[in-house]
Amino acid sequence: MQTSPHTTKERILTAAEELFARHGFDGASLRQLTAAAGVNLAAVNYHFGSKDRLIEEVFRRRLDQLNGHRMTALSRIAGQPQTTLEDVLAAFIKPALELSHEGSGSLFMRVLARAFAEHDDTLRRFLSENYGHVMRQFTVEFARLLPDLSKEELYWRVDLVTGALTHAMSGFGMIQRKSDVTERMHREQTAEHLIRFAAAGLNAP
Amino acid sequence: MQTSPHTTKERILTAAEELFARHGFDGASLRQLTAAAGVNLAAVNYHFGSKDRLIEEVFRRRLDQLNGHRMTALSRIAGQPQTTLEDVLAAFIKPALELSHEGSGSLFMRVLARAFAEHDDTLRRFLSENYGHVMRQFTVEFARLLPDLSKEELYWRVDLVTGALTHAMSGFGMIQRKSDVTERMHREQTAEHLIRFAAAGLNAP
DNA sequence: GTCTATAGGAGGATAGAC
DNA sequence: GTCTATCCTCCTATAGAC
Repeated sequence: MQTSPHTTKERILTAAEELFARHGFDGASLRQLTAAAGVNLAAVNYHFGSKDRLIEEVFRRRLDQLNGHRMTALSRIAGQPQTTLEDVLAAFIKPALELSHEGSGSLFMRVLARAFAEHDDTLRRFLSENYGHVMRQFTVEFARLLPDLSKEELYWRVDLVTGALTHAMSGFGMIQRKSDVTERMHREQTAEHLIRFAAAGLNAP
Repeated sequence: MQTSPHTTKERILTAAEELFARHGFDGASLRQLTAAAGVNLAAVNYHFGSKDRLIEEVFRRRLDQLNGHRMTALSRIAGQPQTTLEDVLAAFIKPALELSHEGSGSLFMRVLARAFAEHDDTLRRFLSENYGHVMRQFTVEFARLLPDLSKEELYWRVDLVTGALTHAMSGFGMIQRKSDVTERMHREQTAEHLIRFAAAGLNAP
């Protein structure tokens, strides 16, 4: 796998991420995208085979990292008696928040929000097959900490939490950081907001 | 305004709603759309002027009705001392749920979820100018019932509730109705789920 | 009001030179 | 690996007959 940020492949992926976030998968053309990356039009088909495979690689690059961090964080707390609901939510949310505040990854959550809205079967199958196990592992842990919820109730609430977080982190309603607050503090505060809200929702009577 | 469901305009709007929900605003072409409506290709430009104006009319048709119902429900309870958070949430959620279970409007919430993901400035300005007052009225009432929340906290939580509901009602995670449950009962149960979750989230410590 | 036909351009993909 | 040139399909929009 290529990881240097200077290869043609990486340049295409970065430009594609931004343009898919701003204009959607259909709305961003290979012509715009290759122009923004400073590479030739034919490079996409040479390196990725097709636009659809490029879209998959845009997800893979970020989700491998994001879900890796999530699983690492979860594995440190899963099954332990002193683990709280807030701990599990933090393991899920904080890696995404770190990603969405990195310069190079700040637009990815918007791409992810678009993918949810798309309802595209091919894309959903790709995401489910490659990253479905992450949601399942988190759900197992939520179930352990919320033993009074029926399976149906739990799925409902996890889904609502997912919706709230995707919406929030896609930057739609993200409250702007004030100039007297550091980037790191702002991220901490945002995480606290999201975790408090999600924990209360999951714990509803 | 045309309200008969048999006019060319209405046939186009209904077909457009379904195709925009399934394939997105860019993904659905005027050719697909007019073929599905059983009208001529040129009819869209004759009746609406352009594809963009058609998109606006798709929103207007449903949002006028949806937000009318919401405002009516809110006006019955706003400012009254016995009104609960759950009452206000019901006024917001139930009209949307009724719409999303009507045969003809079941796909509109997916169109709305796409609009959120789009981040398109023109579309967002259109929605804000025409329907922004609804969100503001509801927020006033939430503020009255949650006097301990700072303005910032309140906006955060209302935004998270919006995200959760849009996600849920766009049918992404909508739990299927079982055959021994009537449509009406299922809608009531869904509303209870959403309201309980949202009230708990808004009320978080 | 509704049709056919077409303009005029953008799209993804590829062949073949370098 | 990278380029140019091009194929062919699809798009929105409109002109003009009925």
